[in-house]
Amino acid sequence: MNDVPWLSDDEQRMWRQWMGLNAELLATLNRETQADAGLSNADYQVLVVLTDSAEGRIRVSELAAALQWERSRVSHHVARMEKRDLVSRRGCPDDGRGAFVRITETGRAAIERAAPGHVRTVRRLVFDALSADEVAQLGEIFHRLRSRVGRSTG
Amino acid sequence: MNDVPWLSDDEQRMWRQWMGLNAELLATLNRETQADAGLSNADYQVLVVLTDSAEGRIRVSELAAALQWERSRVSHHVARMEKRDLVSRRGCPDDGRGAFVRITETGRAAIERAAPGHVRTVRRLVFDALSADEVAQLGEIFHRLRSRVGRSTG
DNA sequence: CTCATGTAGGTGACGTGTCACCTATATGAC
DNA sequence: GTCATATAGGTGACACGTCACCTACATGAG
Repeated sequence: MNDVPWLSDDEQRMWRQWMGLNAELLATLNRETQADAGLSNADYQVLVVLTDSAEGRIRVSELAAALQWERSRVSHHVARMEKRDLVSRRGCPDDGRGAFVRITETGRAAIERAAPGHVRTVRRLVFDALSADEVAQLGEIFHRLRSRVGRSTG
Repeated sequence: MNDVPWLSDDEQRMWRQWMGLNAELLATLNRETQADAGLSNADYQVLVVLTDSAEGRIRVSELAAALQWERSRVSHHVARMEKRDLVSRRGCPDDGRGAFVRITETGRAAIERAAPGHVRTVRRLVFDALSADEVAQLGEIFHRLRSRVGRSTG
């Protein structure tokens, strides 16, 4: 447990910039979709998966897998979204334990209202400041790091 | 609001890898300090700032500035940490409105228990997989992006 | 001194995320 | 069929973060 090589100044600076950027980026995007359509980041992600799914519906487990969320998180969040009429839940005829989540008209309207601003902001804050080479390189690096994190835990 | 240029496939892949990596990295680090010393990421960050401060104490506003947190967040979090005896609060003699947050012996013990594992994990998951060039480049990119985000909101 | 205004910090309500745990159904061995 | 076990999903408690709002003290103008 002892004698851990500490981070160098460069590493520490980079790490702090990274974590700070994450927090600011997420907060900015959250405020944006919240203001545009009353959607949180989590709401937005759920609705994106649903609009990409056949017939706007998906099994809870598949939703969890698509978002890389715990199932209990999906349960809680879908319950909250259901109260706001953004999605609806229905049992699955093929599997008595299963459940489908379906996007409602309200949900569809909300994401259509939120998406343009969201995309524009991501473009403005991130991609407008990066060259194509940098985008490719970052994609490769994030993929590389992600496989390490995944291997280490779950 | 219409005619927003959508993200290319490369951009979208990179963006998803990025956001996914962030979430997994934070969750992993959180579980680690939680298991090692019963500390959340937020606890850890607060204690790092406190140990770096003269006499292990700092004004609430300075703590907020150092962490880039809202002051109300600091208030809430310090209150929770105070209950667990990780920090203590004292009034500021020079400014009747002010308050100091001080690290306790318990808090110092906790971060000393958490730090080695935390640093080792950051090194293993991130820096061991990056060349020095990549670290420098990422530092520059994150800095560049962060200044855009900061300019756009606050 | 007195009053207007700004600043430090705290509070309550509420949405979010995790953990531990629960119920109900499915499924394969026998 | 019956039982053990696995799986789908949900629930409650609690920590975290944000927003709107509040109180108390500081400070400069007059």
